[in-house]
Amino acid sequence: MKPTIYDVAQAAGVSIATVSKVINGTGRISDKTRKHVLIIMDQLKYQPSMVASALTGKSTFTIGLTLPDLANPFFAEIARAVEDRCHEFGFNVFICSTDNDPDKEVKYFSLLTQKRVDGIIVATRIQNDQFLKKLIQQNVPIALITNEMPTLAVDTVMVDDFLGGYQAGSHLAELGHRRIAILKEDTDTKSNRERIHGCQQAMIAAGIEPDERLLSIGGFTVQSGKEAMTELLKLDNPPTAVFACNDLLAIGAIQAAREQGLQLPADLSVVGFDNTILATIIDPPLTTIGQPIQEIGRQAVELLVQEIKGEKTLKQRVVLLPELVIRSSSLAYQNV
Amino acid sequence: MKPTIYDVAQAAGVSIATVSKVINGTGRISDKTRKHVLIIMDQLKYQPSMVASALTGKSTFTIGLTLPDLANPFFAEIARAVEDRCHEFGFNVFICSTDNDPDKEVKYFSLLTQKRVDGIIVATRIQNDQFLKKLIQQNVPIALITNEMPTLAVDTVMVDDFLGGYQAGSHLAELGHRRIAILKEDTDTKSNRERIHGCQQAMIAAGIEPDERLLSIGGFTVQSGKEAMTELLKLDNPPTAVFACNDLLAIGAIQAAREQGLQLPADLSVVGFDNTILATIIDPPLTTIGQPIQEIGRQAVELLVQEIKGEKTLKQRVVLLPELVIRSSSLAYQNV
DNA sequence: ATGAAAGCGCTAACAG
DNA sequence: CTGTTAGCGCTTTCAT
Repeated sequence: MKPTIYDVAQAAGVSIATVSKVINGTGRISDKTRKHVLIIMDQLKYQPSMVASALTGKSTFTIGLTLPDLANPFFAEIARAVEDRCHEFGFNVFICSTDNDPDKEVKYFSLLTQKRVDGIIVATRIQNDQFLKKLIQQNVPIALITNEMPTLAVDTVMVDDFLGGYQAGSHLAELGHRRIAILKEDTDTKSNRERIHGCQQAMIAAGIEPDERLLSIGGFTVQSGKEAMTELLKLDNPPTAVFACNDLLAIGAIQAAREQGLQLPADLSVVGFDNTILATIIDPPLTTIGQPIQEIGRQAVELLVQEIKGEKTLKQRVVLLPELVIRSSSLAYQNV
Repeated sequence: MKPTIYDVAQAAGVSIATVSKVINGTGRISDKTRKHVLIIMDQLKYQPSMVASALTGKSTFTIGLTLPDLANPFFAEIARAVEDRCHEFGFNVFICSTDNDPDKEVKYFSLLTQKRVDGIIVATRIQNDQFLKKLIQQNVPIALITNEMPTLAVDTVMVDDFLGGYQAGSHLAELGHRRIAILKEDTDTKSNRERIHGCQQAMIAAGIEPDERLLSIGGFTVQSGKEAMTELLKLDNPPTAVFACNDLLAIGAIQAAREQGLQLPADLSVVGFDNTILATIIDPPLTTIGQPIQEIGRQAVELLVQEIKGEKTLKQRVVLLPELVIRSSSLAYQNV
């Protein structure tokens, strides 16, 4: 059996209270006893049980992170950023891929609360705000990533999707493109809508009338982007540029264009969103709207931890600004 | 406050023992009381505290997963596979990216044991088998992924790296290549050595003498692969094909070749290892040695869970076989 | 079939 | 400065 605090106390000839105090650095302990106890702990290779101390009312130093799919590079990078910051704070993170399946999400939420996590970072698309609301009412610290609950006071870190879309749209418009297609995601989230809206506003500002037929639905897979783009290229008057709401879709678009024998970026300019590692790997390297992934993760953790520690009562919404990252997949329109 | 078992007991007019029994389906409870208690639990939205029950000696239904870097697609996919299988078993997983930093690894291990995880899946390169040995001696269930501790009896799931390397080597040899470079990782792991050795054996079997100068060191980044390949291409007699020990390196090699103005795959054939999503995205699509990532994750979890539940005393080593996935980055040697 | 009571390992008053 | 003691929420004999 693992040694307990009793074993240490006995071996050190002190009470368990004393041991507890040296473990936590609380109370007043003479230097001599402290050192002695420390030595005994070391000898016994004693490791305080965090489950016991959690039961006593202290926190579990554990948070949950829900996201759609860890295998999606964007979320993997988010998770990594969250994990790193958590580790610095001494927290561990439970990873929860929900595939945006409401059932799975509920199951995970309930598991997390049963395990008494100190807080939850939600990077999944919120479907049942019902459940989330309950959590918030129960004072479970929550931080939202890339998500917005307009009706609820909850810490949130997001990027300005509208601006991102706008940057993409202006970039393409400035390159002289007039027929700009948009590949959107299949979930109707605010984030997705804003990106589209931003892009369209940029187009309008440039005197381009958004064409409904150039608005196509993809999803979160390369394949879906490919299919959507293939359809778009079949139009009588196909687009010369496309803005995809995420990098995966953009990559699908590139692959579709290639398959149709188009030269990239000469025949089709592509702009993505996220700036994941994929954007640097695809050929041509993808022009994309960069989300400050590290920063998103860090800030979410910081908000959450502050709330867990009770250092902060005010909730806040942090809006990070995206950045246009120009690579080679976008080029001036060549009116041959 | 969250309701406790006492609240339920009181509201239901029974003892906490009874409630506990209906929660766990243990003991003998009349159908009537059971139903009644169930209803009360529901009304109170009672959720048993797993930290309390863990303290009582039951397991925590939590495992730890250590890996080098969650942002690396290969490990992200592994993590996803592990998580999925765990979820089916009702386990949660603590994610631990160590960057192969021994300090971080030790810190994570100790945190995990303090939190009394039921077991640990180790997908990091093992550096201090010291610490791991201690864990195993303390009967902490451990499963190794893609790792081998020749001196220890521990559950392990791995792929046959030698065979993978061999497949890569024969593939290139069969395509007529004679000058085959190898890009290895910078950590001297058995896995890495085996891949190289396999490739070289295949070359020898094809009558090719491995050339030391064509063996170059990369790492786990695209950049390192690029740099290594750039050097290789500067040789008087540069390679016509390259086998990279992971997809990241292979991608770096492709990028380097492109930058030097080479046509791919005509001027250089590239074979990677892992078959991550990146292999499908790079242009040309990467011929690579496919690891059955899903299966690796599943089996590791299964071994671990069996051991946790005490359903199994015998340890085992599962060797999964890799598979050559031919895409477009490899082509017959054209002796111009 | 149900309940009383003794822990699990630790923290936090409260005494001394 | 150190020890005693009462829980934290739950499981598990052992009685009844």
